[in-house]
Amino acid sequence: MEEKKYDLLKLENQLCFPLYAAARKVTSMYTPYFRETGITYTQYLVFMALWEKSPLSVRELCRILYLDSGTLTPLIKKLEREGYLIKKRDPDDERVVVVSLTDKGYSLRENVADVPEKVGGCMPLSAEEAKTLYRLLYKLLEAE
Amino acid sequence: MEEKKYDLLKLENQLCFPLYAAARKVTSMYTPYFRETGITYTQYLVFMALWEKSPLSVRELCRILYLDSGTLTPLIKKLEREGYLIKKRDPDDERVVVVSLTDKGYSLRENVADVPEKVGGCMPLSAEEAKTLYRLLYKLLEAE
DNA sequence: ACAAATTAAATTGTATACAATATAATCTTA
DNA sequence: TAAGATTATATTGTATACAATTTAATTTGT
Repeated sequence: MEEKKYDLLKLENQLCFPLYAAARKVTSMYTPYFRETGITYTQYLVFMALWEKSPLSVRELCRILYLDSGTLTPLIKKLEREGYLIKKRDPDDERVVVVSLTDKGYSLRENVADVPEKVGGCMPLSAEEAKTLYRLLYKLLEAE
Repeated sequence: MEEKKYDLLKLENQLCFPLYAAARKVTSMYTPYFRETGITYTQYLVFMALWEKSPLSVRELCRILYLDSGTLTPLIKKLEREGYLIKKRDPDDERVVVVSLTDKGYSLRENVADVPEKVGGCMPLSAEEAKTLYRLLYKLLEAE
């Protein structure tokens, strides 16, 4: 009986651990495909958000990617230095910084267009399982 | 037709993104409960592995937690400085470093024994859904 | 209108992650 | 058995993450 006192503290009984480990594993599956472009996974997320909706404020990027300004501010600064995007203050609200892709930023999309398919091909889940996983993750993510 | 060229590059069409974001969200749900003990989520994982199986070599810890020595070596060094564990070379193979919990390391378990239940209670998934998610994550994790 | 509250970014400090490399010990094999 | 390959950690360098705080701009309440 007393044996069960710490059962929930076993790695195998926790949901958070495979979630954390699987996320890192899948992220790392992208890395080799980014080699030639030189971008990272997090930068790739920022580009995906901007390819769809540039321009975006830093705040909107934070909300979309579930990241905070402490993470995105330096990342955006680096991408600006590298010429992928530009930052501008919103004239209507000087607190807001608006991020827009440059031509170089847009053209990067061509180089990674086939990456999702390549990585998806390595994913050891059926289409049905992937769909279920997707649904459960968003349920987790959008709660509260 | 041409519209679909970049469809897979949309955040909403990717499995990796909600995986990455949900993992960070769930991890952050633990943080408030670690406040009083001063440990972090990654340190908590190391403790969970050791509470179950101390002593463990660094290599075994890396394998169990899916982390590399670049992450664990400094983390273990810090926990040793703080008195939670000790490191010793294996006399039979001087390459191997064996990590053992101290009394202080073991006693920490009492302080966090109720954390999994508390966090689990905030999880917006049914028992059935959690089970499905768990299974799919391990399928991802253990592939190859 | 104007002080207080709120908001958007940026900054600071700490803690991961991991690729790549280095180092030392052990194993392999010709 | 001795050189070469392999293995276990450690180190270096770069890039996140995020809590907490700061700064500047805007909004709110009276």
